[in-house]
Amino acid sequence: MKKEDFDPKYDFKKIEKKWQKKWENAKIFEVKEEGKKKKFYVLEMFPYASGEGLHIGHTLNYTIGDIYARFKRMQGFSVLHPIGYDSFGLPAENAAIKIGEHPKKYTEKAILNYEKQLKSLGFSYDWRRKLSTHNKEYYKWNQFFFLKFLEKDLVYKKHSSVNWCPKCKTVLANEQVHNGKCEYHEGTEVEMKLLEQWFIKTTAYADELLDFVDDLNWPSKIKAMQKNWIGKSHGIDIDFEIKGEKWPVFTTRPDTIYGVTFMVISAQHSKLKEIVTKEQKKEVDKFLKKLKSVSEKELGDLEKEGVFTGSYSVNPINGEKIPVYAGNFVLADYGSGMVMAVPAHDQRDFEFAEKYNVPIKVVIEPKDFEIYERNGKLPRAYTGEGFLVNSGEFDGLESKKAIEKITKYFEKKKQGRKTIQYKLRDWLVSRQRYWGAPIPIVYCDKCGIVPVPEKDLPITLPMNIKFGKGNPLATNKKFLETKCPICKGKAKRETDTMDTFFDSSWYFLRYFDSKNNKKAFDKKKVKYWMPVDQYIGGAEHATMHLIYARFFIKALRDLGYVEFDEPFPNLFNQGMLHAKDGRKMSKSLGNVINPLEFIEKYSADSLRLSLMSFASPDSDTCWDEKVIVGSFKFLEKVYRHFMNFKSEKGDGIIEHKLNKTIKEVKEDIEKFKYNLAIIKIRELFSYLEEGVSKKDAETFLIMLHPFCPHVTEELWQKLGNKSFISLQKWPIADEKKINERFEKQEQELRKLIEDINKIAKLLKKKSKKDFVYTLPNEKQIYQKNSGEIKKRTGIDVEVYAVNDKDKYDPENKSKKVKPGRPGIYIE
RNA sequence: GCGGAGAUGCCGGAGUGGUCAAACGGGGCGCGCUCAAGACGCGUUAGCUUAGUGCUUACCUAGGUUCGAAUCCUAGUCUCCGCACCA
Repeated sequence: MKKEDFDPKYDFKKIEKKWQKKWENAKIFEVKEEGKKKKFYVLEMFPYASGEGLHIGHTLNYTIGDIYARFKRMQGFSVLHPIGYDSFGLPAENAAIKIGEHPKKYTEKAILNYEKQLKSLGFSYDWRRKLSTHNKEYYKWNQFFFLKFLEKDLVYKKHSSVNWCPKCKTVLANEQVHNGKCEYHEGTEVEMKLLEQWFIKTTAYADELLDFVDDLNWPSKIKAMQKNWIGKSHGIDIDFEIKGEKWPVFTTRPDTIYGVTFMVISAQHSKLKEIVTKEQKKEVDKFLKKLKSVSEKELGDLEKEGVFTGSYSVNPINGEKIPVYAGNFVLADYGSGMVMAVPAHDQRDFEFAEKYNVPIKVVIEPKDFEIYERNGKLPRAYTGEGFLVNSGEFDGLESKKAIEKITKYFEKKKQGRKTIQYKLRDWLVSRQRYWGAPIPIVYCDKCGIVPVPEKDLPITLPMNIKFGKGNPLATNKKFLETKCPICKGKAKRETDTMDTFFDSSWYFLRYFDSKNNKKAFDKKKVKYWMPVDQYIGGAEHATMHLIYARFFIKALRDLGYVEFDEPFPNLFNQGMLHAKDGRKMSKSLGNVINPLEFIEKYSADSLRLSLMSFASPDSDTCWDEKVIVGSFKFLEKVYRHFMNFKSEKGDGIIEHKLNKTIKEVKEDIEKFKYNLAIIKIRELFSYLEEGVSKKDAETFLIMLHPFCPHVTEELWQKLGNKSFISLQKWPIADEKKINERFEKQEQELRKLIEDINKIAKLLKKKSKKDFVYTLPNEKQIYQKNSGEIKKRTGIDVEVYAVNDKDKYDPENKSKKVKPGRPGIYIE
């Protein structure tokens, strides 16, 4: 056997490559289902395969996960820690349009790049299980599940509006719309267009999705966001009559019904045309044409605009005739897409009424203050509670009470129904794009909408396509033209592809079986590994991905594919790492940090350690190169120490410190307080430097290992170990050896040194020697530490007990002695 | 607009009723090592005061609860984040 050469210099490049290779060759991170060990599934949200490569946010995310995975593995769990790529999506398509590169090529290049980068960080993945969602072996199962959902009545088609660029002749994502203009054609206003699109009935599970939130061990802010997203509210549907037809309108404030002075129907409402009168058609069309994209983000600063439809409605409570407007601030998908507007008591309605000179009628007045200005005008809507006025028989009622009474009134007259409304909308999965999983549907003139039979899956994306004129699938004859599975006649394929959130809603199940071409996954394996024991990712997924995935699992459960309710019972959110200037890192600001650069310069271990040292992993922080320099210096110091390591016998303080650290580090890691764990490990090291046994030194390395896996493997081997430190047992604290007395002594010593330094400074002359007078039972401790005292004060020291007869004490300072606080005399 | 999070010393950040002038890291300053610099080691880093003491002012602002508040409550200011076709 060849003896290993150990470089006295910390040559991290060599070390890191060496261990990455050894881990790979020994397959130590590959796991399978087995009975002996308890399983533990650590999962980080998989990356979107962008051409930009791994950024620092990914690095942070995956480092947090890897530390946890390594920690759990050392605790004796069978840890599944997989990685894959979310590889369908818009950016690949943009690249195709901008630089003419095929999305597949672009994506696969990106994946190769990611893989190299991930490996250079030393993550302990089971690489055999990797997956990419753009592979047909993967998206075949997307199509399969889509069909299953269709069978279960969880899929339907409906008209919905999209952003349309008349120059591109294509649908634009919200992101591609800038100030209402197309990102490719600056002078072109984006229009709204109604298209028939595929929806998934996520609302069928609204209640369950909401109820289960409480049981999840998730950050409370994410739970709050989910609850708000689902947005259950109690209210009433009130029937308003327009053109002889009943229009139910949802409101949570029936108490303001007498204050309704107009109605607003969403400009995107599919039945808007039915309301518009001949006289107003031109006006309405003009308005619709200039309507901009309506993402809810912009809804806030959107100028509220509308146009009279020509129709009137009747207020069912008092028979008043009220005008109906079409407006840009009403959501078509929420409630019935129409609102009763009460300008006196809703700010949006108020702004609209002021702008279009619609009357404002106050029907709620608070008891203890005046809502009007001196001139009798209402400065803004009053949205609080109060007492009803101008409300007929309900006058004087308190608003809460009035809600009850008026609801009852309508129910009795059969003009209204108590309802529960969710903000959660059904999931629009249609995308008019190429780079996604084709929706497995065929349109036949005779048979109508026909699902593709399972045996014909996957419907593969054609590779030979042209970009530039709308969705390339729609212009690709080979793809488009097909036979009807039923009548075998001519038919056309659906050209919409699936939202990439469909891909990411079940990828965590595919890892168990990523090569299985008979099934999406093996039910037994799912049963073994699921649920994910620890999910880790950014808060940007608080709602969408995490709602869709939760929905997906519930739907799969009811289809009999899985047997659990929630995929991610435990979730951790990492914070955002901002650039040094405190702003978000972005290419356009030029403040992006490339992790590879720092791996090159300071090592992957230093980068990992520094990322965890900035702050608690869940808080937002700013990047600063100084931190990684500090981490690097620490590792250098550790490396040097172990290169010259000699085993020595440790004392009680070391035992105490070691066991206390073991105990606290475990707790800190479990709570993801990695920053605190690192502080304690670093502190422990300063004790080790004074000499410890080999075993204690090894324990230190084991605790440092999850953070800095490469250098700890190297030093572990240097100490003469043949096995991997990656597979060592996590130490267990011996609580009996933890003795807080040592901690107190430590503090007292520090205080003494501080005092000596303080006095020495006050003396304003060079001190020659100091004399320390202690209680008799403390003398030994201070005597033992006299070397330390000298080192840290720079002055020779002599320790006496107060009762020593021959002590030198010219100023009688020994009378100042207190327990834990010796007297001091300096000359 | 709706919803969420946060504000701590020169900086980054721990701390969430007393043990707090507040961990740890960075920076500054001083000292040691050295021919010298870097590296390294040690000390120090709110103010006044004092041979190691005592006092004052301090954890966004203003009130409040309490014997006691960085920590709990109320109001306000500011910052950041999410909002459904980016993923």
